[in-house]
Amino acid sequence: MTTSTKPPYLEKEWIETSEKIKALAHPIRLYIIALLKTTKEMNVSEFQEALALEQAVVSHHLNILKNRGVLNCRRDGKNMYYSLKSKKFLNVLTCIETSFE
Amino acid sequence: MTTSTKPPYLEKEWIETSEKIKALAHPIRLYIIALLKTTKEMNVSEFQEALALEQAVVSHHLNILKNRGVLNCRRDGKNMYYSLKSKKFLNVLTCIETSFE
DNA sequence: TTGACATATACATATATTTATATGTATATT
DNA sequence: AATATACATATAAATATATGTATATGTCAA
Repeated sequence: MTTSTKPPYLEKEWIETSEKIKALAHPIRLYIIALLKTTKEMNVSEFQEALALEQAVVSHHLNILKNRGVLNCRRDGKNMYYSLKSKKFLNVLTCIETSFE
Repeated sequence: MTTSTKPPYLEKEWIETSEKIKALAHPIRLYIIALLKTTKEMNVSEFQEALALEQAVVSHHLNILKNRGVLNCRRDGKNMYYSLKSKKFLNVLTCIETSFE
């Protein structure tokens, strides 16, 4: 078969877009993004303190954001510093807010 | 107590925003929104055919979108017609796409 | 190389979401 | 009124995601 037989909503396009959106669909992850608006770069310990969460939980969410392409990270000695891959992600949040008004 | 003792990521603001985003974080629901870009208004049967899904599944997702403020609906005889509450939701999709580029 | 620290990962469990199905309700047609 | 159609709602099962605990890995400094 040459053409897809999948139902339309399962076309790669929609799956991928929904995966991206899912990366943002969590209060902790939204807050991480918001923190990175003012503080360009933060390490895991700093997030841990700012979020008042277990280190493992913080790392878990940072990883999701990194794997889905929202965050960059770099090592500096013992610390891992995370930052937004693009400032555009801040627009997404405002864009969503204004849409629901 | 006058001020909130909740951790920052649980402030109403972030919970609510994440709820809104969750409404969009599903391929079927994204496709519904995309359909309503070209066809302003569609009833459940029309969605059912376009999506090749059971009626109950379609109604379920339409309901989520309606309850979260993405869609409007009106009854015309036996049919329920759904439409986008705001064209801005189409921007959200492009906004997300460009952010992840 | 050893110990302390920062972070990641693995696993178990809890919770949320999706899907499937069954049943209910309103409207239209006869 | 009886029946069919269109849709909504409730519930249960399946699946995905989040959380907590424990452990592993990597880095530095002595």
